[in-house]
Amino acid sequence: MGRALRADAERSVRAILEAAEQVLVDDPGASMEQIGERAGLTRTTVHRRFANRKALMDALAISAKQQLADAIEAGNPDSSPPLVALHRVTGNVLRTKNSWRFTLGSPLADTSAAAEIWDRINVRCLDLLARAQRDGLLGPDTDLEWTRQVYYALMSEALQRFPEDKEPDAKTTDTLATLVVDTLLYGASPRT
Amino acid sequence: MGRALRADAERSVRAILEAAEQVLVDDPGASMEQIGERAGLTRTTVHRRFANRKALMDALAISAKQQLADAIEAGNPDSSPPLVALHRVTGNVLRTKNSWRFTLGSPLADTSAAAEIWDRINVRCLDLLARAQRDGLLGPDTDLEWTRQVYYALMSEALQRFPEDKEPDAKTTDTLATLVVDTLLYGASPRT
DNA sequence: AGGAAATGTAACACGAGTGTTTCTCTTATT
DNA sequence: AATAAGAGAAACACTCGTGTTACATTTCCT
Repeated sequence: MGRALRADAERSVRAILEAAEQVLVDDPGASMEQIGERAGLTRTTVHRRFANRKALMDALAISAKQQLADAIEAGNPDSSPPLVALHRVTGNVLRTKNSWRFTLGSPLADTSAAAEIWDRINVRCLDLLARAQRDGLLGPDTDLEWTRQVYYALMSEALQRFPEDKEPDAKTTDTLATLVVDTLLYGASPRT
Repeated sequence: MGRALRADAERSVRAILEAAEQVLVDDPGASMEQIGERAGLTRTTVHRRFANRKALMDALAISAKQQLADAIEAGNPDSSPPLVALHRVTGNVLRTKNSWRFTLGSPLADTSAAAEIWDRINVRCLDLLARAQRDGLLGPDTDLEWTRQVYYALMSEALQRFPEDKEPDAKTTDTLATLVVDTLLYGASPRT
């Protein structure tokens, strides 16, 4: 493995990753040149940091999924009551997914490189749901795999209700997290 | 407008549309040549029927969305009890979406050409949900737009549980339709 | 059977993106 | 201040897909 990167190179790497997200979310077929331009760099430099497009995609996937994993950990998913954890984790995930809509949302950015991180995330999520089930929050016969799938889908849908341009405020995030958790648990039927 | 197509040309058009779906679902970036090959035709012929890639995508979108609209109509969404209609429509939609996973599922196939059909579908869906709400199946304060969004998302997720290769049997479809409707209405909480 | 339409084959020009190289200049690191 | 690493500029070759054309052959339609 090569030695450590110099500070400016490190900055370039981050700039490229963020630029890639911003450009690709609008045009999934955008070129390396467009990405470099957005990052304030030349295409040559982009290629210096990432040998080819696939390498860039892999790095994007790993970076974003790691941030997602961190956001989940920050919600203390297994050291607080399931319902509380569910709300907190949902809020954190919504924020992260909103910042990385392309990388975390588009199948085009789903490289196998980040599979291990993704697996860990899935396990964490299933643990939390299992704990919720033990607390009677979920039905004893509920299919947890299906519930997890639905949970992910609900968060993706909720993203469409975020403001496209600016960063969402805490209230918006909280309202949407509540909507997601409520829908996941109780669906659309009348609350008794 | 040009005169009617000859029978063999008509067959080619259908073959190309079906081939496009089959090829693009595996590789969204597939070339016109690959599509033609799958259809048993030459690239030249593909270009004769569809001037450019966009024209093909538009035709794909219109064709598939029309089939979706027909499948929904076939479920009599407004002449039977909401719960029954919801089940029937869900089953029909699942079948159609399964046959047109790329065209109906990928944002890449979302051209503006089929916007009118899509609008009609959305209205039909909202009508059905509103009728369900009047019957007390949905809470009186439920956000119907959100419910529709969730309904679509649930069906997309359920698709992942269809057999990838072969056509699903009636029982599988029915089981999944039930899962979707149950989840939409009641979520994951214990049934009382 | 005759004419029109459709398809196949084989080219061609074109553009766009990729990946690489070389050289010069700038910046970080110690 | 010296040295090594990084970035910019300007090429180059290469691939791949697209869209078009011309001509020969096959297929449908009446």
